[in-house]
Amino acid sequence: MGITNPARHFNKHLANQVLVLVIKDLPFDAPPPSPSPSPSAAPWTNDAVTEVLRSISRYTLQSPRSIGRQSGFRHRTPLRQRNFNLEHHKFCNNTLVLGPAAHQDPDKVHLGSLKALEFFRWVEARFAFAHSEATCRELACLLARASATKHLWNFLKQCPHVTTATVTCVIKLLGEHGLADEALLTFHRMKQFRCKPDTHSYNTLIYALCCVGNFTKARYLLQQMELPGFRCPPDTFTYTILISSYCRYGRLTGCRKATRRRIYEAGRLFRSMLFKGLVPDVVTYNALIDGCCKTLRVERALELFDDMKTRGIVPNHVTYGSFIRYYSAVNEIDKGVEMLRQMQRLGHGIPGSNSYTPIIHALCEAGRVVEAWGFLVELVDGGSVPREYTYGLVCDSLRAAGEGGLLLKEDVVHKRIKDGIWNRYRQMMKVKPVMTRKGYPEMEEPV
DNA sequence: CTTTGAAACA
Repeated sequence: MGITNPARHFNKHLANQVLVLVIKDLPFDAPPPSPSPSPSAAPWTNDAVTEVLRSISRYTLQSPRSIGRQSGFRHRTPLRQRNFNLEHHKFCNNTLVLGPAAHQDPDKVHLGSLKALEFFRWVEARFAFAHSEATCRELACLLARASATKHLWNFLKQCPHVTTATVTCVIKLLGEHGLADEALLTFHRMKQFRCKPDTHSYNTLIYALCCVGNFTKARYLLQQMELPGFRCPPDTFTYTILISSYCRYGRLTGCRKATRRRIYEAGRLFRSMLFKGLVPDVVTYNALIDGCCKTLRVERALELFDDMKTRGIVPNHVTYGSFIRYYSAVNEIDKGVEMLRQMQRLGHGIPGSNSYTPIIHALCEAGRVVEAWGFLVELVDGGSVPREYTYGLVCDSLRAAGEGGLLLKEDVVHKRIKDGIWNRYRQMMKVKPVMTRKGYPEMEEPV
C-alpha cells in the first residue's frame, strides 16, 4: 500500500500549493505560503497539470451526495431536468435550490471554474506548456461538474484536443447533474467541436435522458441508430440502458396502468434486441428480472431466470438479490432462503449483507427471531458487517421474544458487530464529516 | 467512457 512514487508525491504537493492560491484568490505567480515547490518555478508535466485541475475540482465542487461512493454515483431520488433560470430566481429569493448541486456553495463553484480556466491559460502562457488530450478532458469535466455550460462550450469550441471520448465524459457528467437537455445540446454540437458521435456517446446520452424520464427523446435517438446502415448501430448497452430505465421509471408513477405499459415496453425492447441478433448479458436480465419482481410477477421473473441459464449467462448476486427481496417482501421467507442457498451452492456469488438483510428483517417481522439471529451470525462469519438498523432490530426482537440469553454483552459476535459498525462509521466521518448518525439504542459510544 | 441492485427514520 504505502508505495511512495516521488513524482506523484511532488504533484500532490504542487497541487496543494496551487489550491491555496485558488482559495485565497491570489495570482498563480504569487510567492508560495510555504517553501518549495513553488507553482511559478515548477517544471509542469501532464500529470502535474491534471493533478491540479483534479484538486480544484475536488475542493470546489464535490457534491455531498457523491462523497463516499467509490466510482460514479447513482441518485436515490429520481432526477429531474434542472432549469437554470428558475434556479437563479429561487437563489435570488433566498429559497432552497433544488437539484444535485443544491448543497454546493454557488460562489465556490463559480470561483472554482474561473480559477481552473485561469490556471489552464496560465501554465500555457507562462511556461509554454503544451496541453494534451488528458489535460483538456480534465478541464472539460471540471466545467461540466460545475454546470458551467457557457464556459464549457466556449472551451470545447476552441480547444484543438477534444475527442469523442472527452465529449462523452462531459455528456455523462451533465446527465448526472440532471442537465439532460444540456447534454443533448452538447451532443448536437459535436461537429462544432470537430468530433463525431459514436455508439458510446449515443448510449451515454440516452442514459442521461432516461434519468430525467425523457423517454420520447431517448426513443427518438434509438430510432435514429436503428436506421439501416447508420454509422452508430445500437448495441447491448443501448438496449440494456433503455430496458432498465423503463423498469426503474415504470414503478415511479403511482398509476398501475402506466407501470404496466412501461414494463411491457421493456419486454418489447428485449424481444426486438433478440430479433436483431444482439446477445443480452447479465445486466439486461437483472434489470428485467428486478422489474418483474417489483411488480410482483415472479413467474415471469423465474422464466427469465431459466432463460438466462440456458443461454449460458451466469446469474450473479444482483440477480439473486432481486428474488430474495421479493420473497422477503411477500413473506415467503423460506423461498428467499432457498435462493440464498442456491447462490452459494452453485457458486454464483458470495452473499454479503445485501443478501442477508431482507431475510433477517422479514424473519424479525414474522417473529422467527432465533432464526434471524442465526442468519446474523452467518453474515458476520462471512466477514460482512450488518447495518446498524439491522443489528438493532434483531436485538430488540430477541429481547421482546424473551430470548435475552443471546444478548450477552461479552459475546464475541456482539463485539465483532459493534466494532465493525463503529469502524465503518469512523471511516465515513473521514470522507463525509457532515453526517448525522441515527443512533440505535443498541450502539452506545465506545470510550 | 456507457448498463443491473442497495434499508429505516424524520
